[in-house]
Amino acid sequence: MSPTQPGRRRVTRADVARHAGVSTAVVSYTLNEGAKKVSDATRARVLEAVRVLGYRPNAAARALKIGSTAQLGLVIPGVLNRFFAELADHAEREAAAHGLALVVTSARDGLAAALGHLASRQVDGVLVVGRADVADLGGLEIPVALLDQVRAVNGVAGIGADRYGGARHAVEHLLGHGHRRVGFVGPAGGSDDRLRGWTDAVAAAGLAAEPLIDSDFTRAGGYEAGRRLASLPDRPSSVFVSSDDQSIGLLLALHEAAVRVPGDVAIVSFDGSQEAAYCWPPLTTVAQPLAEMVRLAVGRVLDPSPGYVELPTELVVRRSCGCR
Amino acid sequence: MSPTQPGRRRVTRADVARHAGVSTAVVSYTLNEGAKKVSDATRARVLEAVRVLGYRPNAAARALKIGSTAQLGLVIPGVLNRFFAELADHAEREAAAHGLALVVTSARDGLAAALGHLASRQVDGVLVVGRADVADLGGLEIPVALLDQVRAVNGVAGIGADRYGGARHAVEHLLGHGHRRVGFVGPAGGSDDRLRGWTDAVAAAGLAAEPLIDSDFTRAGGYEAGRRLASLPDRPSSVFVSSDDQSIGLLLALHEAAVRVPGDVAIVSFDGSQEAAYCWPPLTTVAQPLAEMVRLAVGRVLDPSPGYVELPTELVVRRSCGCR
DNA sequence: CTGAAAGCGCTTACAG
DNA sequence: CTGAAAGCGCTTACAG
Repeated sequence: MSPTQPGRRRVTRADVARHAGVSTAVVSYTLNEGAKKVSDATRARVLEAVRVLGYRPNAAARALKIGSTAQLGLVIPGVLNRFFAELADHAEREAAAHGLALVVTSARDGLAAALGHLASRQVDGVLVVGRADVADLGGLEIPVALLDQVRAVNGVAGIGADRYGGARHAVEHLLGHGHRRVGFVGPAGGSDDRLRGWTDAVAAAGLAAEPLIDSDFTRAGGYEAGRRLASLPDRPSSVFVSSDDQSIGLLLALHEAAVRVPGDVAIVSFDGSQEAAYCWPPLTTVAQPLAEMVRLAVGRVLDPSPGYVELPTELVVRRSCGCR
Repeated sequence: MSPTQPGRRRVTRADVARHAGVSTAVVSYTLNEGAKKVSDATRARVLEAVRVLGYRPNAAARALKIGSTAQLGLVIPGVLNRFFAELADHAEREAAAHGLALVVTSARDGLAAALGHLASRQVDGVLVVGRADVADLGGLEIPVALLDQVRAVNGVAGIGADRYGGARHAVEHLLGHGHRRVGFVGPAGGSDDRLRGWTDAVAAAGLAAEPLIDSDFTRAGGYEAGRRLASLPDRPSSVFVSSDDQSIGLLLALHEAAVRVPGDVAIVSFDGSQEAAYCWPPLTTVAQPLAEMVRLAVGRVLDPSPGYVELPTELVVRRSCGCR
């Protein structure tokens, strides 16, 4: 016995109709229940035929007819970043809860290309994670929601977390521990709200905003930043790191250099990924409300409405800041 | 200016044909280049019309006609498990390299349901990750490849890593460090090849196969196992852990209990996820050839052929075993 | 409550 | 090299 039988002719609605002795319309009516009344006896015959024949509707035909594929697109920089992986997981769950399948596309070849592919595939909407250029969003006939976005984009729905407030809170927490120097690890260029939050919080305490250790959002970037931090002649007693992935790299470098956390350097991170709980020491981190963000974004896409929504973050206290 | 314009009528092939002053067939011919000759002048007119109109082919219509969606399905227990996330990432890349989109489905509601959905959606094939019941594979008309599978399944393509050999190698490495007691952390029930590899390797050295610390494949499971390990009155000097996620949980518990790794307990893990490199201490781990496994599986699905292929593993040496 | 028929947007023999 | 036309498998007014 061979479990799969490629090459076998697909059974169609016509086969079911023939087997049940009804018209193909009735098969549709009983399968898409609600639209039309079907007598119980007829319904039973149809369902039996479906079962016996192992009939499975052709989604492409349905999509062509009704113009909806019951698919949600997700454009993501990559699933290897812990934060994005968790986001993808939530997206898959949320999509499934709405009866939608998730088509995952990397933005490797550019956002415009990814969106073009998804639009071709008639997805009912797409969630875009990460930086998005408005230009790439033009000319699409499907609703888009920008997730993990930092601010309003004209005419497009956007959902983001309060990075500025979260960063300020993180720095203030470190300040509350008595630290008089709080460094920043993260992208130095650009206008990241976390960088701004750090700058403002430090300034409000009458302190200098330094050192600023440049790093991209990867673990490898965090590792390099950690090496630089460890070898600083006048190492700060604490740092705010702008993502958990960076923190994980940073921790490795610090361990290798025998710099103690939080003893020598206290850390507060940003993202609130599950990974943060399993580091050593476990990371105190600013948690973004991921599930809620995804829920809102899917809602915006299914029931299109533009505008930017910013959700509050929450500081999750663990060992890396020195609280325990 | 509004970047997205939902509600705008989709432009179809007919619009392009009209704009270019050709028949719809010619539009197809120039877009699906190769099938038929189209004069350069005509082609240019068509392409210009496509550009001007912003035409995007309807994938559902194409799929209905030719019976292929250029989509690959991936059934995965979840993307939160690091190993699965990396596998999904590879799958997305490999699919893209073949011009295919990846439809990700969780096996949350059962494998049969997931496969049914994917079959309905006319995916060209599906990669199934994790344990698969042959019964669930029956009656499918699309090619399936089982990834991360442990042995041949009748009539279905399967790709796996040599877990037995990898586990033996791991244990032998620990034995080579002089350990006379090598414990096992992982699922105790069932017939996991890693458990067998551990048992045989330890027996071959004339030692007792103990302790066996039961744990599921999650980080939480590893954490619990770590707590039990830490509190063992006669703690072994080393353990082989059957997955990286478990090892990460185990490390946390050991750190909390101030048990030193590798000093008090040396560890060799299994999977070779990128995460293993960023733990503290970095994990010596048996690496599965993920990229190769995915490449093979996609190949099997695109050019169906049953049979089981087992790939060799490789021991990646880092600090947790005591080598450094 | 049920059926005949049009049409969704493509591709592809077939004819010219 | 180009076009008219059938047909993929559905859904859904429309008529009965």
